[in-house]
Amino acid sequence: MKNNKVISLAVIRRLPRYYRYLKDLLEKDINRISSSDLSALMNITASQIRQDLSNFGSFGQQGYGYNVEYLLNEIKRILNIDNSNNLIIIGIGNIGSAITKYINNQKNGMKIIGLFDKNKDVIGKGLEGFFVQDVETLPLFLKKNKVDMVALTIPSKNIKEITRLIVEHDVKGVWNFSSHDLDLPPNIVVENVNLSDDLMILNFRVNQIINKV
Amino acid sequence: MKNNKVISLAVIRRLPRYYRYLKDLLEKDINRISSSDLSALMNITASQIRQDLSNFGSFGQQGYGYNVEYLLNEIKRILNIDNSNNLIIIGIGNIGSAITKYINNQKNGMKIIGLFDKNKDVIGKGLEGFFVQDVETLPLFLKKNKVDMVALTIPSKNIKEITRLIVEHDVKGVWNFSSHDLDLPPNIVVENVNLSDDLMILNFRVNQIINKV
DNA sequence: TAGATTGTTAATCGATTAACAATC
DNA sequence: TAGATTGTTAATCGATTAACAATC
Repeated sequence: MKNNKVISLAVIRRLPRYYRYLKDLLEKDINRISSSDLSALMNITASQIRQDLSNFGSFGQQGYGYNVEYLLNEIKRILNIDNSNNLIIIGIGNIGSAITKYINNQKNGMKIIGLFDKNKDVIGKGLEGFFVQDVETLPLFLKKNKVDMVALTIPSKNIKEITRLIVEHDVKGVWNFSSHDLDLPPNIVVENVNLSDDLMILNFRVNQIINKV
Repeated sequence: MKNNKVISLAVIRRLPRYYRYLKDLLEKDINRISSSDLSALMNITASQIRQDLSNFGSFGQQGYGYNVEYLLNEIKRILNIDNSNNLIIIGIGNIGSAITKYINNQKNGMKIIGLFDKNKDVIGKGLEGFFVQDVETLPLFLKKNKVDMVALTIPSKNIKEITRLIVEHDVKGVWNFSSHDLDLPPNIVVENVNLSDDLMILNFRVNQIINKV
């Protein structure tokens, strides 16, 4: 393993896919796989698989391939699956409620520790064992609790104010569902889920297909 | 404009961002912008902006830059914003309901023409002016209606069956919220929104930050 | 042992950035 | 006109793929 090597984002984004396919294989009682067979399953090259994995260590054996359970456990360890960071969700509208339920039903180790909203009709509502708190109390909450990650499911107009709180209170990551880009310092990571953008991209690509015919 | 040039996916995925920033500028009554000023706003290089746009035409003027309204209209035309394809949503659970409401509230031209579910408790329910239909009736619906795109918000175990219907009935694009990869022919485009993967990626990157300190 | 397959180095490919002639 | 800025060609960078020695 190259120790101080920077892992490219392209590689990081493929890790959950490896995790999924290996979990599937294990469930099917397949306990051994070569990079070549895995490449056929995943529709990527065997070269890419071996390159990707070599960023984190040497998990295979010449002439044999990879032990599925062992490799899965290594991927789990790399992704820190069983010991995830905690998060709060800000904005308990359609999307906020849905992802709250989603996370709690998934049991992927992610731990919600608070729900917040601005709307008086929503504040106090119970959801998945939490009461939705007034976003006005968020600064105090952030002071009293270590919050690793924030899921942002709020309208664009409130972004600025919340962004400031995030930076001030040492939040490390943001799952951004709002359709605005966030302006955050480089020590805070952002994963964007921009449904509006995605729909436009899908629409564009569908039109490409239609026009080609 | 290079006419038969294949537009790379990287470029396509940036188009909605251009659209958003230009719309913002227009709303702020800024009617002129150079690639250099736009690059500062968007945190990308001016070179990239000019390269990206040159895939579709010549929209600027030397010594002046770009007319915001004109460029915005061109991007709208490229993305076909005002004349989007229609879609149905399969799986009206947490996520399915949320995106149904989301799409109808966004008014981005996307037109929902049907909602489907397997669950008897959900079938018949009213949502955004639609009644949720039994997924059993989907083959007939697909035969009678031209469905361009499908949003898939169903559990993984039902994927195979629905995938078959999609291929058979000439659907052109899939917005896949399930946490399984779809196996579709190359003339059907897929945009994946894998919340589970995204959370793992965010978690990994947050840990990188934490461990670096 | 012989065949299979890894991990890694080298080659290729594609995307981003830099440079600049053209021209408003 | 002089300065500004485009669109495009060339250079660079980074990611993917190919090749192969090492070895199980």
